[in-house]
Amino acid sequence: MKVEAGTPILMEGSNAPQLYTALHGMGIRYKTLPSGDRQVINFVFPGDFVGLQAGVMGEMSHSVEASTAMTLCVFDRKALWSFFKDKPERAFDITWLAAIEEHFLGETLLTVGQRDALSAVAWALVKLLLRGRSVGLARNDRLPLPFRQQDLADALGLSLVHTNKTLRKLRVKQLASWADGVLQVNDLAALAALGQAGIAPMPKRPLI
Amino acid sequence: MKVEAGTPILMEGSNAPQLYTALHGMGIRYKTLPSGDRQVINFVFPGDFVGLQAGVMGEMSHSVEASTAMTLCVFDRKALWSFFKDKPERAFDITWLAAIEEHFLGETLLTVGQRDALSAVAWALVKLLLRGRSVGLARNDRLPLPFRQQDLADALGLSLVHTNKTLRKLRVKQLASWADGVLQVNDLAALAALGQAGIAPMPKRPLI
DNA sequence: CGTCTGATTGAGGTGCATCAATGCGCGTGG
DNA sequence: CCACGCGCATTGATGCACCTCAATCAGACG
Repeated sequence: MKVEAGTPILMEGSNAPQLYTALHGMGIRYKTLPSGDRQVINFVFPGDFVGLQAGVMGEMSHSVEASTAMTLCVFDRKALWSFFKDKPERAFDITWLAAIEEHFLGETLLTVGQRDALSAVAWALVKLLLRGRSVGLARNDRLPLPFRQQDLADALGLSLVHTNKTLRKLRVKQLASWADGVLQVNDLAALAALGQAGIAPMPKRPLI
Repeated sequence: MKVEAGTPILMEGSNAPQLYTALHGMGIRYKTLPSGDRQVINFVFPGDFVGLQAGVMGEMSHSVEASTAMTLCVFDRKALWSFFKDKPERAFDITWLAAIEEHFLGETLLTVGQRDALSAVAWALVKLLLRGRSVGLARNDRLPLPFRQQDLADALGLSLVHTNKTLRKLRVKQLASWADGVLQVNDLAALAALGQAGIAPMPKRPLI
């Protein structure tokens, strides 16, 4: 399936009969409050599995939207159960993905709850670069990042204005710059130190 | 296995060969930053499965500590794989638990990132009560809650002082009070409205 | 009784939000 | 071809929600 930028792929609360694997393009997962505030949960990279919650719990707990044009591989929900019955290795992979996701969510929570704005943004850029590396999208610490500053702000619980000012600080410090949809990291070690982030390569994810 | 209050059960980064199901007592899951800041990920209730990450990924991404005396059912890590091979329903249950956990973490992230202090505390108390109800610990909206204000503060990314003042506001408003290890909710509907929280009963979790 | 942990409350400072305005690139229609 | 609108980035000014510091208090325990 192909969708263009801005297309909603899954909606919070919906009982989607389909699951997807992102093959090309990027997107965001997010939740919204009745008041309209939005929290970006994380960013969807190529290879990511999307919709596990609907597959297991019968209902999505967050929405997914394409930030660029995307091509997706579509699964039927019933396929999930057949994995558990007939392909225990595949089932294990899926659980492993869920555990990875939980791990990352915990780190994000730590960031939003405890780090100040400068640390948080630094941490996020480090993670995005590492994630990009792990799927081969980064060349020379240069990574296409087709999101808006508002998306990053909503991911970190910051205002758009403050996120912008914080990015400028990182640019002035020559640590990293993000403009025109491309992130350029100049000093990964210093950036990681500022964000108290590890720089170990991310584990390879199984492709479902 | 029995442990007393304050005992660390699993440590972040450790490669624990054992998994647990909490039978009695309560605890907290948390992560810490090199700087010493702590983020409480969530609270462990009776029936909760603990250590899935170590079982699947080989390493815990957060620590678990007993807040009261606890009795735990101990599993060997190898048992996990045998579930996937021989008991697909059990394996599915485990994945389902992981999905539930992910769902809840997402809600927490939404809270920490977007809600203000009053909403956040109200939301947390609602969730704790519902969780308590679902395991039969709540009588008349009265629930034993053997944690410190510091724990709640660290869960919501607030300071201890501000958490205390926020709890006082809820007490003054006659919505809920938490003292001497017991939470008393007086007006669940109003509390949930303040916290923009749903009050649907939580789904029953499979006991592993 | 001292000591220790946890709750409570007041005072003062700040990191971040909010408000507001400008600029810039791009598509669209006159 | 230019005027206009629109989405997004940028920047300055102002205010407040929350943090930090500091003191007091109550109960538990040796």
